[in-house]
Amino acid sequence: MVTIYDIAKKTGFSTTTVSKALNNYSDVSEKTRQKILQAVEDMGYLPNAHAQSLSTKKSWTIGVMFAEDNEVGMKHPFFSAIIESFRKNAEREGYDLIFASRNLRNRDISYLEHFSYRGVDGIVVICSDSQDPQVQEMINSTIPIVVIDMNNQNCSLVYSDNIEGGKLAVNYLHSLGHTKIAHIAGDPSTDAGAERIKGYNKAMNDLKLPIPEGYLINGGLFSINEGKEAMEKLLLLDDVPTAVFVAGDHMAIGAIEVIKEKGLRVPEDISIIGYDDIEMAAYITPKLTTIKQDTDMIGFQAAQLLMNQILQKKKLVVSKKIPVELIIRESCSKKEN
Amino acid sequence: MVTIYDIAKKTGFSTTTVSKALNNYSDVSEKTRQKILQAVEDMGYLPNAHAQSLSTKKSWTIGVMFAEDNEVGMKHPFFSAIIESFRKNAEREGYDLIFASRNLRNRDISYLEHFSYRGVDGIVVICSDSQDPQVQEMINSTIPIVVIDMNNQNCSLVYSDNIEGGKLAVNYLHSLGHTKIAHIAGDPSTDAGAERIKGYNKAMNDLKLPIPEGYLINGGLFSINEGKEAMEKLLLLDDVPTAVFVAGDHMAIGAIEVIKEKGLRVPEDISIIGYDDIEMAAYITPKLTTIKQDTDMIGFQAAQLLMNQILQKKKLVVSKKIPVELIIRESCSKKEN
DNA sequence: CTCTTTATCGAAAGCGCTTTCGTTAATTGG
DNA sequence: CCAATTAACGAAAGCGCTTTCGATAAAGAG
Repeated sequence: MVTIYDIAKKTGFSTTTVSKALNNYSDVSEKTRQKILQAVEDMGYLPNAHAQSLSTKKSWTIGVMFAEDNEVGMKHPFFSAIIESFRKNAEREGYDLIFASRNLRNRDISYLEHFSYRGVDGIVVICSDSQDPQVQEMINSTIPIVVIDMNNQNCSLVYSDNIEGGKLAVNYLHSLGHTKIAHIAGDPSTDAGAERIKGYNKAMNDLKLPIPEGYLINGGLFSINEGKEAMEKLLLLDDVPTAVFVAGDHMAIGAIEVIKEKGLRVPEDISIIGYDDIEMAAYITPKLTTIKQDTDMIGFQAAQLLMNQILQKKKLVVSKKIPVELIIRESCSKKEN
Repeated sequence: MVTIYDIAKKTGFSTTTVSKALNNYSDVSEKTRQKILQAVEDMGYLPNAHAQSLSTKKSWTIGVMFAEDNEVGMKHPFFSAIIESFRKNAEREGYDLIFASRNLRNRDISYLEHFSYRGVDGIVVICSDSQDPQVQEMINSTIPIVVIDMNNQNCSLVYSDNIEGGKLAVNYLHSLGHTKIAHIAGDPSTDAGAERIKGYNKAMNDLKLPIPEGYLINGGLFSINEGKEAMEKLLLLDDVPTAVFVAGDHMAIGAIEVIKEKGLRVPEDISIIGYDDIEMAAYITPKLTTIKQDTDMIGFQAAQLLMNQILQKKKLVVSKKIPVELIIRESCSKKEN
């Protein structure tokens, strides 16, 4: 490994001057700077990130924490899309992402501890559970942080306009003539789930539509299987809804599966609208009508918010609410009477 | 930030002894070790990864490089599934993953340079293009490396048994009575594509089935759109195949789309078998019959191979061929009459 | 009781880099 | 021509930790 000491020796200058030349200090003449840069080139010198970070207290890394409750990790299409967007934007600013765990040399430590150990400049968390103590600990620390997919935390936040999304879904269904509209909700322990419920309730109210017993059903944590279970219950109702707004595409897919299994048709018998617009949505049958979350924008804004805090060297509490969009495909149709 | 110096002062020992106590050296008495650990607990001491790495030349990090040609990055379901599995296994051994880019403080550097700068202990690359110069550079470096999804490189490799997969697909189709079997291939510049073609050819040969002009068509880099384009060409043939083996699920989905658009049915008119078994495969209509790649095992073996090299402090050239599995769903049917 | 082991600890150097502060030489101003 | 700037550079300390090697004291051997 070639160090600044090596290139100092080669050029005849001190390590101080070499370091300064490399960091664009003004008190090094252009001539010597060129000489040094030439030597750097010739000898294939590369700085050592660890030494640099140790000295400057800045690591140019961002720690990322994923929801850990479910087993999917970065396999989740919605989360991975956001992270991919975040990564691109962070990279452009010169930051690398580091995925840490709770395992430090076989000792169990918290995420915050691990990130402190790594000396990250900031943290991004994508986590649905708004009560997660690990997340709270990080929010209360001094490390800049941005959390995605939560509302109402004492830190910088980026989230979709879930209330509006819920309204959008219900209003669209209503515009097709539906009045018996059910909602397979995301668990209210997740802010996303809770807000979509609010949107659903608000829209139903504004439309003066009744929400019969059983029409608002907790689908849990957004998995296909939970969507199935919820839909089965809905199908058992005396007055089966003609349309259902499902709080996540995966659950919607599950719902559609059971509807088909029961010999019913989507959308002819029951209209289904999902939420997220994951890749799969456009390719299942029928193609899923859904509320699209702008993952590119979410990742971008999250990166912005975090960079800002790092730059200003202090935690900022800023919220960005990202608009959602109704994507009309084939899983909803006019109510036949 | 509390350092070993702080806890040395508090306990009355030297930093040397503190460090030794923390690293389980034998020449520190049990009594003082306990005192020190107590102080560590009380003061909330955490080691500093940068200082540690600088001193020990070991960073407990693994660099990951993703195929960069396509825009999907970690959104790709197959790649992200592998990385997720790799991550879990690496974490268990105490390693963190770091995603680096080619941007170092706005200077364009190679992946190898970036990983050197970061001082990673090893590199994992998931990249289809077997000729990528960036990858070659890393393979030729001294850093332990494992590359996934390539054959025939001078380094440790983990890949699916693609030849066998190709045979499996063809033989299954043949067992259903099909003889006019086409192949929408992955680009031969990718080892995966090339090997699946080999498997297809071999199986067709063994079965003494002809491969008419146009039956072997290059689908490109595995995207849905490329699958569509390829299928359209197949449909233009004088003698349209009754079954097609598609080298990737995404392409297969595209193929199915165009078949439907043309008013034909899957599998009644044309049977389709895919490759990968991405999540979506089980939920499209018809549910996609496919060759499943064992992403969990691939990630696991890759981690093992890399850990071994790191442990032994030298590059090893070991290949792991991971078995694939035929997943029968609904997109293939018996050849009528 | 003297000599060798063994157990326990610390001084100091070093990892590669940054940054403060001082020094020297060259330049400017009057 | 002399004093005051300014330009260009380097010594040295420090970031937090590890590791070698030596020192001391206690224990064991004969």
